[in-house]
Amino acid sequence: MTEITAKNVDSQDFIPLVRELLNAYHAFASFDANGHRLSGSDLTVAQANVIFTLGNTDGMTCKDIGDWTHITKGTLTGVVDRLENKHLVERWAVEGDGRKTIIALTRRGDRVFKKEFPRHLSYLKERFDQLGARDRDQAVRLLQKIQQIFM
Amino acid sequence: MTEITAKNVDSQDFIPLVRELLNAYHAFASFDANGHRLSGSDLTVAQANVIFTLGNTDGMTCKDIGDWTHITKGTLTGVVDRLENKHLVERWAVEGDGRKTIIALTRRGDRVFKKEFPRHLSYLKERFDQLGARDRDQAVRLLQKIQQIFM
DNA sequence: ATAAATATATCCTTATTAGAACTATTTTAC
DNA sequence: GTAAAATAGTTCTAATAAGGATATATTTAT
Repeated sequence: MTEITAKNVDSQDFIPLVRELLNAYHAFASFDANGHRLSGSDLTVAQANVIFTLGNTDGMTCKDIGDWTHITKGTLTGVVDRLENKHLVERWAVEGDGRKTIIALTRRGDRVFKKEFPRHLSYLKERFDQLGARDRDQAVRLLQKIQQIFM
Repeated sequence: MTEITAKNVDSQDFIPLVRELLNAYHAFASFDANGHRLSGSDLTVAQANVIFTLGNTDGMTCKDIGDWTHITKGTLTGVVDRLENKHLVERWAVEGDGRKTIIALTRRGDRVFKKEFPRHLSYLKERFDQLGARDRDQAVRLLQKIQQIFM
């Protein structure tokens, strides 16, 4: 069954897009992780992302951190645990809603943020500078479209 | 130091691109994983990717599987171990190069491939059909460019 | 007002995930 | 021709990662 016809071949034309999405993501993720690993910050990618997310805020709930960073709830508890052990974040109860917990940077966490965030940005910038503004904007638009089809 | 100037703000214009790349990837990855989870195939994403990679081949080395799937060697050993325990793949020595191992589908693995691969493709196709051919081709081109800047 | 449905976060289990050290083998340099 | 460098795969450790079950708290429906 399932004859190989021109129509069938055509119908699988999305496979190259899947491949390139995975290739681009992994290329970035690997470069991103290297930046953290070689920085001496002693932060994992997940930990750095949480620190960077909390920077310049008064704290966020686990839910909101998870939505922003794409870290699922089960994973986030552990990441926050380890950041708490390093005294980089604190947990606060939310008055008015006993279900929520606010995670916020400690003074020490803020110092790490203020040091690592600019450093990492300039580390990334060096590469993204190779991409023209037109391509960058087009890519943003298309990636948004791709995201949309899965919602 | 590091005054906030128009130039500085401009210099961080790649941040939206990073966000959309991560958003699009995670949207796809989550949808992809759901497809495997709900299929009853009892395959994890990593396991399915290895099965799909080995399908219609005479086997591949761990190195080549890893390069294609972006699974690092340390991880791949475990994934192949579990697929071997399920009798879906076999390990073969390579004559002529004692460093290499060939991983190949068993007959049972091939049956799983022939069932799950088309099913999963049509599962994905339903969503990718929402994307026009022009956008799809543009996205492929731009994602390739993004990959390039990290090489 | 109260039962049912939602929402939030932790805990648990299994499976990646990456990197580093290690072993074995092959290739390269000289 | 052999020492050094490179390659391939396994093992080890620590940290994600996702989903499901659980506990608590809040909101919704009636």
